[in-house]
Amino acid sequence: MNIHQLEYILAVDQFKSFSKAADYCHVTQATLSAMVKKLEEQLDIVIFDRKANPIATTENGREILIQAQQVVAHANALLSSSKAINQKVEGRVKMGVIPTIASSMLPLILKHLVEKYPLLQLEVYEVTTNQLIKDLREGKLDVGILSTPIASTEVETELLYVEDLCVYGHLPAGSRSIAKADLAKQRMFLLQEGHCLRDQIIQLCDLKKNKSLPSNLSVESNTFDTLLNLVDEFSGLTVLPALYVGQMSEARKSHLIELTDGALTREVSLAYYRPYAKWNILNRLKAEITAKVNERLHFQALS
Amino acid sequence: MNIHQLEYILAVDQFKSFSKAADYCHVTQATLSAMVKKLEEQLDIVIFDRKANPIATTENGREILIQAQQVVAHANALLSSSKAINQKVEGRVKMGVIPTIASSMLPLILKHLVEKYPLLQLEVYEVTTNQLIKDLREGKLDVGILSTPIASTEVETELLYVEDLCVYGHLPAGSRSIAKADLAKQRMFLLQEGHCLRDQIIQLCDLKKNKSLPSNLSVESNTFDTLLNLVDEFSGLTVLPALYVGQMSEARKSHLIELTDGALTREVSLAYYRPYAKWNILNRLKAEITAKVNERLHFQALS
DNA sequence: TATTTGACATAGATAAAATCTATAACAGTG
DNA sequence: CACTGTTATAGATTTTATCTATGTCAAATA
Repeated sequence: MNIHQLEYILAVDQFKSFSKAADYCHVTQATLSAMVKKLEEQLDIVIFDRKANPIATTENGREILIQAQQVVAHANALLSSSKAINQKVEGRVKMGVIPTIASSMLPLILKHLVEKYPLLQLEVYEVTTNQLIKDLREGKLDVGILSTPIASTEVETELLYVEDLCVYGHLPAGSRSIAKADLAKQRMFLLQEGHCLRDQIIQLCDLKKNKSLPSNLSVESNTFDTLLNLVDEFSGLTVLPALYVGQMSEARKSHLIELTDGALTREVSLAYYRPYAKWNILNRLKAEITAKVNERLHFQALS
Repeated sequence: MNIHQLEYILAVDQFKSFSKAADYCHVTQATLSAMVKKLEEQLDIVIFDRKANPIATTENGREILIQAQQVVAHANALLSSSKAINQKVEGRVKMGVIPTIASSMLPLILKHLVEKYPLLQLEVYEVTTNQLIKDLREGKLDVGILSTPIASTEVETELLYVEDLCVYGHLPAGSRSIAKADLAKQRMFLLQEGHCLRDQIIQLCDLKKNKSLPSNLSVESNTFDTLLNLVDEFSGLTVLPALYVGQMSEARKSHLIELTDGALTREVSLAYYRPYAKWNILNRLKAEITAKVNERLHFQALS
């Protein structure tokens, strides 16, 4: 017994004709005939009196048809549900974002998201990359936004966008541009240990250790704001993600330094450990984020 | 989507394990795994979080499972119904019986049937063969009991039993036996036109026309009782079915005449035009009738 | 009463699917 | 780091559904 067979007998009962029922079900009359026969054999119940004109449903057949109605109705309900589920974006989603992305990216998307999906209960946590991966694995977070590549192979990632990294600060003799290779020679200020952007910049610029500072002063910061103040104060350099640069004051933007040989970039990606649990919602989020961010980055590139 | 797939996800949800669910469903783990995956793809909904330990049902999955429960429950209900239907013998059955069978066979079975199947509403009509076939075709009767073979090919028949035909009456010189070929030479009394037994005897005994009787007297009868009185009165012969003979008085039995060369027989069969509409009931009837009649015929043969 | 027609059944071929065995991949555990 | 238990995957096989073509049968028609 299968659902198709039940649909077939419902159609025969409705049209009082095998051939019309076959048309209705988009199969040949031969197929429908064989399937009805098979069902009758399996149930050991003759459902239709083929000699009656028009075809009649037997008494036993009627009882079977009532039940078949139920089965088919519920099967259709299931199918409808599945479609409805795929439409809706609702329920709790716990999202972790690393700080260097959170500060600039979240303002860009959050308002839009909560307005567009009022049933979506979005909970955002700012955590470091390592913590984020741990929380994903433990199920404390549904999704993370971080910078790739990452060491962990357990967590899957999907690229959201590639973001330029901009050099900010003060060069000797008021120069406004520099080659990548020369960055390591400058006094470079970085975020504290634990921020992956720090490690990326060290690798990208091949910085072994920071340029000499007054030895009684260890200068590291947790936020770009503080970092910029330090850079201005001590006349050094730092590297900022493009989205952060986009929201700086015009005064600060004037201290941006051009790279003479290409650009520094980082990848920003969605990360999940259980990619499927809230697959449809996460897919929407992904689409919304890339749309908003690319719109912004494109706008900045023009201005 | 099919019912098996729904059963599979219900089992996984229940056992929180693909392999245990597979055992439960009597399929291999590979099959169950593939089927669950296929269903998830068709619905575009991930039902299980396989990375959770033990396996967890996703939020969307839970909604699907609730519906699946319904579908499977109703499908099982349908299957149960079909079994129940096959057990029960109830409802109206309209049965036509030709007179030469009715008189002797019905008393044998009717009491037993109505007691054994109290929900069976058996309606019995005594009609001639031709009328019976007509009524079957028109749906006025569900089943008939008659003597085969019959000319009609539209009506299907199933042999119930073969009944001996016994010669009764008075031979010259008080002889107690006769050869078949000599029957035609005797004065033979028969039932009226329309009784198929009449035609069968005419054919079996090769009677062209009846032996001379007083020309101002046409002697035919509608019942064996009358016929026997005529036979006794006019000192002729007639032919009676074994079951009728079985219920005759001992006095009458003493006038039975032995055939020296084998026996005359007729077939008694069930006939239907719509063999399937009440198939299970008719099958029961068939079994009950053959059991009772053969029991009786066997008993008579011994005595 | 022969013929045509309309409808369901059947046969054989083909396509689709479910299932199996064997094995890989992978997470958790000692 | 190997071992164990669990799910996924690949490939072969069996089963099932479906199609086309044709048969059968009864009712309508000439």
